Amino acid sequence: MKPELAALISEALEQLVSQGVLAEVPDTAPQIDRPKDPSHGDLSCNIAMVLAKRVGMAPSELASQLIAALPANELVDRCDIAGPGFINFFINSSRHTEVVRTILEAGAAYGRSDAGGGRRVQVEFVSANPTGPLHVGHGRGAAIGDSLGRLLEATGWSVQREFYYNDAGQQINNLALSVQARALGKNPDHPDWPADGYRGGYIEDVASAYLSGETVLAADRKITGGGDPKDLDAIQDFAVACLRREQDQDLKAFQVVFDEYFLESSLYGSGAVEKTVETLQQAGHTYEEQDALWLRTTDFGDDKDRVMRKSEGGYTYFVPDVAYHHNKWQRGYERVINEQGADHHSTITRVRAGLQGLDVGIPEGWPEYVLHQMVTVMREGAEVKLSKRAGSYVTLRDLIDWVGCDATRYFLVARAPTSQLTFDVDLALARSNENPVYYIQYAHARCASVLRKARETDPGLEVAEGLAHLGYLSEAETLALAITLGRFPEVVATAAERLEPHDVANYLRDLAADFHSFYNAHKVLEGSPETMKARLALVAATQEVIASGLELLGVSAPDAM
RNA sequence: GCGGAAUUAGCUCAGCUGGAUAGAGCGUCGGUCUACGAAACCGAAGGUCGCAGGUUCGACUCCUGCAUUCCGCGCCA
Repeated sequence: MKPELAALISEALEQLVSQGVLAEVPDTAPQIDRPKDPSHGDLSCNIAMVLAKRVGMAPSELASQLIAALPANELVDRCDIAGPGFINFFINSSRHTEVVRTILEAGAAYGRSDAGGGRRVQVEFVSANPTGPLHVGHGRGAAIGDSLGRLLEATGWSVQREFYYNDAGQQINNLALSVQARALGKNPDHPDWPADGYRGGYIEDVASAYLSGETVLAADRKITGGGDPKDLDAIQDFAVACLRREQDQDLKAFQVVFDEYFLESSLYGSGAVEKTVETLQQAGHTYEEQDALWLRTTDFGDDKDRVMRKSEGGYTYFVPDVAYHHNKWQRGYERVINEQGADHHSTITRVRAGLQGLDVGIPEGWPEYVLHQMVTVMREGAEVKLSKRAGSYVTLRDLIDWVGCDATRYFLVARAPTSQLTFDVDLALARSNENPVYYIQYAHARCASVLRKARETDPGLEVAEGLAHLGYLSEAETLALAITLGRFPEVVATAAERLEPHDVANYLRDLAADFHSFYNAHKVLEGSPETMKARLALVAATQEVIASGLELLGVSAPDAM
């Protein structure tokens, strides 16, 4: 509807040029907005105010000339000039209800587009170290990242979901040492407990599983506990497998599926890390100082240079990070989106700097990042800080156990990633208006219920019959619902462009509210057969859109609750 | 100290990349079921959009300071 109106306005502008009112057609495309206040029409345009000064006319004068020059059309019922010079357009109400036809014909495809043109995009998210269970922050990353993937798929991108497994380096070493200490019967308060050891209760579970020779199946391999507390390598392999299995189970319970788990260790095995260092050296961006090898990241916007190879010989974490992202580039991902916790934001500059330093034609802003802020968990009015199992943090599993997958996903994705999130467990459990998950799902269940009821009395019912009677949809609540249904494609497109899945959550809240209002104001299964059929079609369309929207968030759309 | 994010109703948050009288839910107050599902609806009260400047026809939105909160700031990952 917007492009259609914009085209009409452009024509009017050309008309004014040919009449000599305007000297030339402005280079800026007319901007069309949806006013908040219904009395301001369905769509409005600010072009008269934007051009007024340049043209030397009063905005209202220009606006009325524009309206006069508007070509004949069936879209606009009437238009007003209001406020400082807005042109408000009232759209023919039949255009609003036509969306029902569009939706029922398109089905699940309604709202989707091919804006991405099938281009490939990789979304990397979660990427937790296999040193403990996933915590709520990982949960937020999982909810946002997966939803981003769904949004990009819905807008025509070919999406690959990737999890980077940090299975090399110091943290894994600490994990092995911690498990070993437990296997030797020490607890975290023991004087010989490793300095940076992991203290959570899960370490003890891993240790006893190792000692008893348990076999775990993680990803593509099977590994059995060796039982020897002195064999650190065996302990490490076993511990990583255990924690990876646990994370896999959590992700499965969270309905998140990855296409690829990329192992950091493979970058060492393939020589990619060495190669990265060589490339950076050859490109002349490195220097040696105090026995260490440095990368001049300040050449690429960093505030200080970074060490690549430590004086004692090992590489810092950021070298494999650069190697990893180079690998992504080599795999042909011209677009990569990394979803991470905001506490890692300082790595962005470093990774991009390293990639620039490789001098292989990677664009400056590559890869893109979506950072989410911290999550705190509230329960019974108090902040929850400890998980029985993990010790120092609340796990994703805790949330799923407390409130279920749907509510957890919804709450973690419904807020802008940039804002800190307070996860209120009691709210997520509430079965009322105050809980948006149930509010939206309830709207869906109501749609299903009405349609069920209609089919009970008329088993041969075809909702499409209502399409012949859309003219019967005329009341304020009914039109408001239809208008909101019509916004869905824009919402999906914008949310995908801006990488903000919470737009979809907000939209669904609005849509559910409009549906509940309609439902309370007008009986669907009463009145003339034409009205009833038309309303049933509207209900079916609403059900379709709610289901599609929830799907984008990874939340289920139940027919009954 | 440096960098990032945030600051909007009593609470939790939106605010469509600069538009008109800043919106929801909860909470408070008052209404609506012999029921197409009340897990719902309708109405009322509630705001100097952290503070001060600037940019312009117009600023919650952009710019500059300041304040406060959170997160980073290692030859850890």
